[in-house]
Amino acid sequence: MEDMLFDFDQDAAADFAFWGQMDPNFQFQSQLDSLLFDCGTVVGQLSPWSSFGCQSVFPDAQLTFTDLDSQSPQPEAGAEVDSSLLDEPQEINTHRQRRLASHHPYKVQRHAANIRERKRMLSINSAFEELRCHVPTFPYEKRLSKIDTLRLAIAYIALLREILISGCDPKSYVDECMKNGYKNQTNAIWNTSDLTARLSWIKWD
DNA sequence: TAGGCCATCTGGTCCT
DNA sequence: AGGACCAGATGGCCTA
Repeated sequence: MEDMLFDFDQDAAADFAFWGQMDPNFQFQSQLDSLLFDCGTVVGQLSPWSSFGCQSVFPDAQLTFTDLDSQSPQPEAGAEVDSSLLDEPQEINTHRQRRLASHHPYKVQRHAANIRERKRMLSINSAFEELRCHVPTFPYEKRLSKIDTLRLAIAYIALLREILISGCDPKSYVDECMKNGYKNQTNAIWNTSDLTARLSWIKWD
């Protein structure tokens, strides 16, 4: 995957110009949507290449924020967890925690911040899951890491853009890339052999 | 066993 | 003031 890196700085201006045509409201809406993303609802709707069929390998990714709240560890962050709390009935448990919390306002704030941070990271991870469903993967390929997902997405978008600009048939364009290697307009060599190989799996209609 | 990847906690900074 | 965002630290899990 490392070989898919290319000189992004050189193309940054052009790339931003390209994406600048996108409605910013659409981008923000997409971000909002990603926050509420539920993998289960999009199974089979996204990547035709994903070997996982868009099913998250992380069951947690399908939790709602409400679920997360109810599952969050209630004891104060940084404090020793009283194991007896875990065995107590919910009512007594929460009552004692409230009493404890009232004595440590800072820790209560810190705990609330931890929960918010976990929610935030969960939403980011959901967005990564969705992105994984949109990038080409081999059927036998293991789940992409976050950094690999980002790099592959960047290369994939760039290649799709090149195909659009060229006006060529996508399949023949990819075949050409496979044969001759891939160069962008600034002649910087993009070693995207992995990407073009992935794209060769696509059944172009 | 080392290295990669990840989740979580935490404190700092910025923004509303 | 409180929330969002960020980056560093830490520890767990997995794989070569």
